Amino acid sequence: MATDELLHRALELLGDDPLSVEAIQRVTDPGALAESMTIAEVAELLDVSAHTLRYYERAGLVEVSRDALGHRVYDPAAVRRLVFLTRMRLSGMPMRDLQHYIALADAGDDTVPERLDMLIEHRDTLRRRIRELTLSLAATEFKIATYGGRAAPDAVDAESSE
Amino acid sequence: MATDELLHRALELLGDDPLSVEAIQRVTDPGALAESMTIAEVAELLDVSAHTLRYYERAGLVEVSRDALGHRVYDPAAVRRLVFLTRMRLSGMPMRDLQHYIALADAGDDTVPERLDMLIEHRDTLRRRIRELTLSLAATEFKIATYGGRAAPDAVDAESSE
DNA sequence: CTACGGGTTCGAGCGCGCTCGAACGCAAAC
DNA sequence: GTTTGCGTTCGAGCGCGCTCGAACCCGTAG
Repeated sequence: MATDELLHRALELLGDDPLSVEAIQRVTDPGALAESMTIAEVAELLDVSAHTLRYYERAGLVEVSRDALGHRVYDPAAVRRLVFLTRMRLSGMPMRDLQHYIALADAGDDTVPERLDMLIEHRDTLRRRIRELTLSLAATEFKIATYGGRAAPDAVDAESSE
Repeated sequence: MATDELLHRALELLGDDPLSVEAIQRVTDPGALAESMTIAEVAELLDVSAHTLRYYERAGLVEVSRDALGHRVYDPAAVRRLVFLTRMRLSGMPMRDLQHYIALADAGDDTVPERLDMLIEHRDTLRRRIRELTLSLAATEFKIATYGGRAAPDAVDAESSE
């Protein structure tokens, strides 16, 4: 099916980078979550600070219950949501949009089309951004080549001599 | 030579997107700059505000001379530098680093190795970032597929039902 | 008993990169 | 001669996403 193809394509693009493999596992292996987690555990898992997790909660992005001591208890649903949220943040989706998205998600299935629209827009944003960065990468490599290789002295002026 | 290969690769990746073609031209066709430009012209060319150009000047990133009226006159060297600077900014290099880089550039050829180091580090940062975004793109496409296609209802739980 | 480690709430502060407003200058158009 | 338009300087303000400090609570180890 199409989704397998997508993941396969992603894996192709990512190669064997261990960090990426770990990250892909977070996509493909969501069942491996502990029954419940402390804030420190979640922070470690997602590579964010406990401060940030509390901030996300304050921002209304996720609800977290407390134990008898008043300490946060992250259930698997909360953790999965935070996995999603941190990925979206990492890829540049603004807090505002995430707050909107989460409000929609909490409003029920009727909002699926609008959520889909948001995801599609984000997908397009990501594609544009990747193109931009790819272009900048090419320009940077070009500059490194003219600088380091000294292979094309007549091309050095391509962007002046900074 | 190697630099041609890099640009060729970039063009392959970019396809026929008009915006990208325009951008590539900014890399490959630096000779087409007017003798001197006003702040409004440069702002338009680089798609930034005049405010931002003045800000960059204040930040020490570029020196710009004035005409008899005190208005800024951007000569080709300044424009080329700003092309470079805006591309670096667009690709996420912090102002701090650009200030350092420019200080090195202004200090003469002895600083070429350090500038090269900075470019190489930036290149690596870009590669990592592109990988991250590619991963997020795959995850987003995956989610769109499970949402929109309804093709894999048993996979919907991959990231809960946000 | 006390110290320590990890949690809590609250509000304030920060670093970044602009972005804007106020007050002004000059020149060409009406 | 005044209005319009584009420019100038200066310093303040803003939006974003955290990040931090203070004061406090609790359970366990030494």
